[in-house]
Amino acid sequence: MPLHPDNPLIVQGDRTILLHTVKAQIGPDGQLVKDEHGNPISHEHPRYAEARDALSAFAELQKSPEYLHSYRVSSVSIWNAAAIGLTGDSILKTLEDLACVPIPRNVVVDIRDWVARYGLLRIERFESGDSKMRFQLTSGDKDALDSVLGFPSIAKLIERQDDGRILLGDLARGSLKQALIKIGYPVDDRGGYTEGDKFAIPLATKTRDGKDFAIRDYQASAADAFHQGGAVTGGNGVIVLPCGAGKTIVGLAVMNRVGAKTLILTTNTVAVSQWRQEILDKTDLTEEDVSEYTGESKRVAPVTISTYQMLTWRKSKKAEFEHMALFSGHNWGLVVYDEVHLLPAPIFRVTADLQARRRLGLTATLIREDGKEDEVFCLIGPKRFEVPWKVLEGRGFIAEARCTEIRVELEPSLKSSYGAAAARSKFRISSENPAKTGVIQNLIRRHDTGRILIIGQYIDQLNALSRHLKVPLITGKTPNDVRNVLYGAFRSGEEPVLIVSKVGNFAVDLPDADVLIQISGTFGSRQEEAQRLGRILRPKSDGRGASFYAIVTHGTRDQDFAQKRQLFLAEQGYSYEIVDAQSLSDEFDSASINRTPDCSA
DNA sequence: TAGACAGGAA
DNA sequence: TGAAATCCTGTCTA
Repeated sequence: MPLHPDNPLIVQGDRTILLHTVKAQIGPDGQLVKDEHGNPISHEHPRYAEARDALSAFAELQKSPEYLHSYRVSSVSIWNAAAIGLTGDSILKTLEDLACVPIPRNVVVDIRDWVARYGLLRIERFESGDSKMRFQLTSGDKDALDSVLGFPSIAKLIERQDDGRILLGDLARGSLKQALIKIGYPVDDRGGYTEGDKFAIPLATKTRDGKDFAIRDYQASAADAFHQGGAVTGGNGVIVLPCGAGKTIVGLAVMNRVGAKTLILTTNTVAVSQWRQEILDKTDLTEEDVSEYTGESKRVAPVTISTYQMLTWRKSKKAEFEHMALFSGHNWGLVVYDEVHLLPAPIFRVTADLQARRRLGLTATLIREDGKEDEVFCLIGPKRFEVPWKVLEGRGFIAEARCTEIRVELEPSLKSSYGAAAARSKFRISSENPAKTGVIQNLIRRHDTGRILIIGQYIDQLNALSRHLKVPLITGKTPNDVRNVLYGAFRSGEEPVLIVSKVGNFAVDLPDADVLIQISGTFGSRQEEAQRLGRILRPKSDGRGASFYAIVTHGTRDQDFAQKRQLFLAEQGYSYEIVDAQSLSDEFDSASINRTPDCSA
């Protein structure tokens, strides 16, 4: 392959991919063009956006400093690509087309091998007299089959017949898939589904308050993608949509098509009642048809909504799970997993036994901080459909957002205690840096017409800020009625600024805002950052953009983790403008000088 | 019989 | 890496 020095990609032998975001400007003399300070002038690389979008289909972003982003391809990222039909050839062609140097041989081999592994082994239905052994493991590649059967973890789950068939029972189906993916073989499960009890779920054409209701094109495409392949290869998998893009509606569209009794699982009770409201609002089902199964009421209806915690509750560590019967004791035709990136481990275990039911996972990001993406992949299914955030932004379904990282120096009085602190407390000290307060005040002045949410992680820090700014604070301890009063005041504009703790990550009923100021976050949680940005992305009536500020302490652990948190959004095409606190406060000093003439002159 | 609250779990 | 929030159940009070 010839060299293409103008291309933005470098693929390295360790399976990382480097992407140039900018390109230096070269003058007619062949020299770098420099600005008045002698710094080379650069601008966004002309193929950066194209490369970023192409990579998102099969690689994961790892680091996104200013000029050079690094990605990595892994087995799971390649299998997800294979599941939506990308071939080894098409992936390699994309890389070759964008790379400036040849692709290392071993990476070419790895990618081809991984793609080839996908679907090499299959689970198929096997009708026989023996009702227990209803599936068989097959492969066109006998060597592959023999080699996996050499693993005791695999051998114990199957039964070899004299005629060479490899049979398995209902309950082994999920465990086998888990065991196989651990040794690098993602199975194509064509075992089909138990249909479940039929139950028609007609979509409404008007919502309860009389507005026209229609599914958006991308929501319909997502539902199509879920079903593609029919009863053999369709009917399970994950749909990835940004916050505010209408994941519930996709759920409704899928329920409508499956037309069977449905179990919906969510992360909290507010989400449970929100799902119920949406279903009643946008389908023709009655109150009787849709029930909540929570601590408050345990009614089971054709459409039942519950929480993960409900199912995984038990009296003590050693006791039985008491509510798992909700899962297995009813003839569900579809199970919907909301926020599938948060799925707790015990739910994986029961889901493994539930491979005969149709399964839909919904999420804004497939990233799990615990690295169990492979479990989601094999037990729920591959990623079937994804809409990038920037695409919805371009179409006006979510607001345009500007992200800014503001770096502030550690307060001088804390410098010595920071230096002396143990590694683990350094993060907290730098996160709680009191010097952040001044920056917040400046930001509130800059956005004096918008609704501003301040979100942080430490209650002490938030309390102090609340007293200092005389702004109300909502934490987990705030009773629900107080929360609602404050939400109401914020919506009406009576309280233009609200401080929230981690409740802001989950509270579904938190009002929309125009500006979000993040003063501390959970270590390096990428999905938390995404969730928080989602808070301000609801389109504004006047088409105005949203602003997201992350305030971090310069040169500390706080800054290290902030960088990690930004990864997911960087992958989605958001870039953080980095400014220092001083230039922000200069902006205000000069602004106030301009407004009030200097009297002494 | 509703509600408030404590305690355990992950 | 650690703090905070959540949920469920059981018990106590009015």
